[in-house]
Amino acid sequence: MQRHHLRHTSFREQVLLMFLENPKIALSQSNIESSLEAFDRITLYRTMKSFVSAGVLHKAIDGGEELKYALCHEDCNPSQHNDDHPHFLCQKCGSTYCLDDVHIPSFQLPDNYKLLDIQLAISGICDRCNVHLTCNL
Amino acid sequence: MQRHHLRHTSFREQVLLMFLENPKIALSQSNIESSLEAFDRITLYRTMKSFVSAGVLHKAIDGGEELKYALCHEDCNPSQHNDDHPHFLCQKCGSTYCLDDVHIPSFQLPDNYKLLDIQLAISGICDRCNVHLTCNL
DNA sequence: TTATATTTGCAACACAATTGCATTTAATTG
DNA sequence: CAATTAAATGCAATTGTGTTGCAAATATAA
Ligand SMILES: [Mn+2]
Ligand SMILES: [Mn+2]
Ligand SMILES: [Zn+2]
Ligand SMILES: [Zn+2]
Repeated sequence: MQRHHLRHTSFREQVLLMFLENPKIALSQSNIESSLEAFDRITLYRTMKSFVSAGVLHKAIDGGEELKYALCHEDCNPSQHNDDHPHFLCQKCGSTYCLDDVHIPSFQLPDNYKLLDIQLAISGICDRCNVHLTCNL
Repeated sequence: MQRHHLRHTSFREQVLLMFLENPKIALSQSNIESSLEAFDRITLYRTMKSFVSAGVLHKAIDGGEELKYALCHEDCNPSQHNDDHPHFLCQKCGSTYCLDDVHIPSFQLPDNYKLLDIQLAISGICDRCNVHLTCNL
């Protein structure tokens, strides 16, 4: 599992399992803390940092208050991340989804601007919440 | 100037003038502090907060470390902001630009996802830095 | 099993964000 | 213009997150 040059520990396994259960859902550090029975704030902090630099997790900027993390693609490694997909924050339930399949369209920058990186944060209502809403009406 | 239900004070005027000098450039709180001869950190903090909630400034998420602020459109008000344009962070000079004129192309979300808001953070090399680079080569 | 390097847990620190409150100031009114 | 009122300011204090140091515990390698 973590032949990303990371040692296997039970703590890291617990954390990683939370992400593997819902591969396309991003979790914040406080999300993770809520699901752990016992945890050390600093160890979790360093775990996330290790995972990100190892290419296991990537930071998911969703435009919300707190930073979230999500599973990387298979081909991510310590030297290069490859997670340039949009992230979707649901304003109802607060969940953040990795939209791997949504292609970021190209667009025209002003003259002499050179594009190197894009971060697309979308917010709205997710499919799950949308179904609930339409059922209640 | 601030008939956004904000009182006119010399401090607020100083801050607002910095934004009016370069209407399309976003400034961080530390940027502003550098340009003020004397300031109170907390007052500046509250000034920014007032400006944002009054519809004078909007937060410009550029993917960089620090939060920046930029002038709102004319039609922004306390109840609704209307600043859904991309922001461009130059990796050379660190400047952040509001790309008012760049149209965000529409794209297809997964089924049952309802889009309410988009934040597009672009980074690269700005026109100013690009000109310098090409001159030196 | 032993040796070595990494990880963990706890304390401590740095720093930005936030609040309380008395004082000052701006706008309003007579 | 003077008095009144509500908002803004400045300073102290608090909170909370991010971060580091270090000794003890643990995972991997030999
Ligand atoms: Mn993602
Ligand atoms: Mn802007
Ligand atoms: Zn939802
Ligand atoms: Zn530049």
